[in-house]
Amino acid sequence: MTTPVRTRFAPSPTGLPHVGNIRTALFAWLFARHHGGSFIVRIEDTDVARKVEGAVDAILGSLRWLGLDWDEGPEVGGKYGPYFQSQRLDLYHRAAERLVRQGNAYYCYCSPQRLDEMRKEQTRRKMPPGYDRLCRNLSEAERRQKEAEGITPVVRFKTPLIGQTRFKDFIWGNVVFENNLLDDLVLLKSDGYPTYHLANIVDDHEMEITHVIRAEEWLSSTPRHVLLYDAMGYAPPRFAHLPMILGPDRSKLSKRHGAVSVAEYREQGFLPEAMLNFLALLGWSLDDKTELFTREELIKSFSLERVSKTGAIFNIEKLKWMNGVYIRGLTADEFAWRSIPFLERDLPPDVARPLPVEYVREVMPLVQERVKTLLEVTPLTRYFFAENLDYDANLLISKGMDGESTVRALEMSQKRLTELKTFDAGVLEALLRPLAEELGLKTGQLFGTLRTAVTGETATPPLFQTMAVLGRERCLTRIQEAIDRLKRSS
RNA sequence: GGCGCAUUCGUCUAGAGGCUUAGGACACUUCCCUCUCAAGGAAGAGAUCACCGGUUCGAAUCCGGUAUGCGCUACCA
Repeated sequence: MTTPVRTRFAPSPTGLPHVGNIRTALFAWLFARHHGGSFIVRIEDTDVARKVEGAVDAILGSLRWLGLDWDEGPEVGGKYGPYFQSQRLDLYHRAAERLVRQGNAYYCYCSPQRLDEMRKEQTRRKMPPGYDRLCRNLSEAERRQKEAEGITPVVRFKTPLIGQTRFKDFIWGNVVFENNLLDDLVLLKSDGYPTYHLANIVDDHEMEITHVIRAEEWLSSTPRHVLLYDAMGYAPPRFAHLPMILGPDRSKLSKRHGAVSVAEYREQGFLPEAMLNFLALLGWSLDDKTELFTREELIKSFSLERVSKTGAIFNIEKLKWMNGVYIRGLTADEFAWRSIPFLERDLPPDVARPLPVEYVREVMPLVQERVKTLLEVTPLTRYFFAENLDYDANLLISKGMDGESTVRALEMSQKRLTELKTFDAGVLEALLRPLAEELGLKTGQLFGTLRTAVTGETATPPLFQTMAVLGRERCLTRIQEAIDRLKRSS
């Protein structure tokens, strides 16, 4: 009987969730779901100074947007709660006290200033920086003396001076560290909050986390955690350190690389399913060809064994391509539905809101295969909504034509269009193709002129469909405007 | 400075000693389709598998060294 898998995502609420954090969450979630286990969200709010208002909501919102549901954590509770570390302070205090009692930890009265100077001196002398263990062997009398001075101590771990600490990582294999390279880390800060190290091992044990899946930057501190588990008499969980996500310059992805929070990608019109798929491929792959996965396929095929060790650069171009693939895969209704918020937000203010839904549904199929993000929908469909077009009259004149012949073509088109009984794409094509020949023009010449007249753009969806959706009245008005524009400019 | 880890087309990656004249995808180029733009189809260019040695009949794959890069080295996570 194997114990059920329990993984956790333990973000600290210090800002908007970064794609790297969310990728970590995704892998932990995938692993749990793949094994039919539980996925837990735990908020590591032990740094009062860096805490950012609203960050928890932003994190939860991003998880929800991607469909990363959690079995235990904020808002849903669970039997291992509370899931905010700031509400579990007693637990950490008890653990710290116990370690002190057992002789595995001690009170340290060194001031931040002393520590700072010590480190500066160490780096100046090219020595490895680390706590010099001044307080490690304080006598009872010395301790009382410091207490009497009113110094609030921190609790430090008494790291073994000799020996090695080893652990097995799912991704990195056997990892060995020399204990004498580790200094005596702080467990409990003087403000009463635990450090990450303490809180993390206490909670992972209390919450019965079986697999700690986190970013590579934690690899170096894992031996400390293993030592802490030992001192507490806990069996350590299994570890998996994920490769990092890099910026184009190969350094850890950060704000200076541009958009990094998933909320920004959402704003920019990326679909959650595309984001999920793309993120999954950053550091993981199934084989040498499959790269489009549904959420279910991801759950089914995910495994830690196939996670790579090397950091991956976040390639936005590929994300865009993938987003385009997902957009094209949407039903027309879904696409329209998802585009509406962007149209409502970005269309010029003089366009009446709310937008007529039926009309939007006619317009959207025309651009569905032409956009890579929902953000691109508005600029490509502006002329379907805005009354006035703004373009250079010269754009009306096709190659091999002049102002005069263009006006003639426009006037002829106008006349024929007026006579039309119905106004759909088929009828328009049947009318316009022969008309080009009649005017002695290539279809491209006539269609180009009409396209500009009717949309103000030189690149649009197919002309006949575009005109059909625009409707006869609007087309005729715009053709008239084009003629006026040409006459004015000549 | 110390410790750790990594290094396959510009990018994401496949590859776990012979199947590899190193495969796929994005981006790029050309062509086809075509009323423009896309989408789609086809083709192409692009990697002496960081470098140097070694093991082996045979190495991108194993070993050692070098270089480069990254991470950690806080009363931050």
